[in-house]
Amino acid sequence: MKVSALEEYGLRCMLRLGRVSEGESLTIHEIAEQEGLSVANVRKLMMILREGGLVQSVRGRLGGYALSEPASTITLGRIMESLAGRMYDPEFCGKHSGDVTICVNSGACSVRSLWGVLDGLVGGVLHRIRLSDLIGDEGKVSFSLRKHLEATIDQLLGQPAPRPHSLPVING
Amino acid sequence: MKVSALEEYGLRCMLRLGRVSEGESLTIHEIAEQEGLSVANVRKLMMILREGGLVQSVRGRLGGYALSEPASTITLGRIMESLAGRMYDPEFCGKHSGDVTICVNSGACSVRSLWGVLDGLVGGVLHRIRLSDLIGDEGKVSFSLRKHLEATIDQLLGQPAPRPHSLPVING
DNA sequence: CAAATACTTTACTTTTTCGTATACATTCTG
DNA sequence: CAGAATGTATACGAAAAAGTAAAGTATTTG
Repeated sequence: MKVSALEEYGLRCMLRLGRVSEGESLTIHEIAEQEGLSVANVRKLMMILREGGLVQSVRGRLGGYALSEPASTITLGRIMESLAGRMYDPEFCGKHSGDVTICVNSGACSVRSLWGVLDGLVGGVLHRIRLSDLIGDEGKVSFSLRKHLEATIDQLLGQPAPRPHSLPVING
Repeated sequence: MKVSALEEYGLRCMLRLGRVSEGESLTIHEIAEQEGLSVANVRKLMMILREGGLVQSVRGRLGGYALSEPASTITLGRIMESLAGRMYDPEFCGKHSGDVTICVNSGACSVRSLWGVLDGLVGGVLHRIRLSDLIGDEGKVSFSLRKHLEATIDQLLGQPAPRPHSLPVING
């Protein structure tokens, strides 16, 4: 449950592209220099982002990369899933249960339900943060994150699930 | 940001130990068989958990492993940190910024503040879930998780608004 | 058309993580 | 004490992730 290099650098590349004016683009070399990464590494990152439909490329003399949509419609959830997939692969149990075919915890797999909750929590936050929310100074970003966090929590707790008491105070 | 094998299996071993009566213990072979893991692998997992102070061992003929505390006082946060460390290592910027010494985003590192929020969110949840909360059938577990989720969110949103200069100037 | 520039694709090397094997130390049983 | 069962510690090999390198394709410019 660590942030991988792909996620860290891939997101930063997206931010670089989000900071240029609409219609503008950046070359691999420009991104690499700005982020202090190797050209070869940025090349690989951009390929992954392109396969995820997040960026568009133009070849040739005046080529480069640009976001495939405005930064205000791209969520961090989409970016992170392109770069690293979901936090918890539902097939994990089947694949990693050792030499038994079915999950040894199949009856009551508390662990799986835990991962599910965490995945939903993180995913809920990430899918509500737009790339444009991360472009700006750090103070404003935190404020924006806070707003989205509230929205996420609102939805998670607002579901008609077994709840012992009423909603918590949101604007504490 | 994926769940690692160490986390998955280590947590399951802890659950096995949490299910036996107080004063009882399990051998490496017993845990391995119950979880469908190799004996060698469980051996390693238990060593890590032991270094983290989460389990106690007894050597010799009637030896085995047991929780070092009641399952009701051990939080998942402690378990996960022992097994894999924090989600986002604060030194990440310094170590992985490529060939530049200081973080290229030092001025306004939105990315770091994002990881900080996610880390706090996940950590907040994990530190409020006790090992005993995961012992039982899946329905009850979800209910328990939900309660802790509410508590976490309550605290996160109850904090005063983020200060604009709350994060140290990095590297730095 | 030819050269320069930039993206595309594939393969390779390095590093880290994961899993296993082996030799050793400790403790109980008889 | 001898032997068997158990944890301890270290080292080794396989697998995955991360990063690099090189040859190929497309487009613009002169």
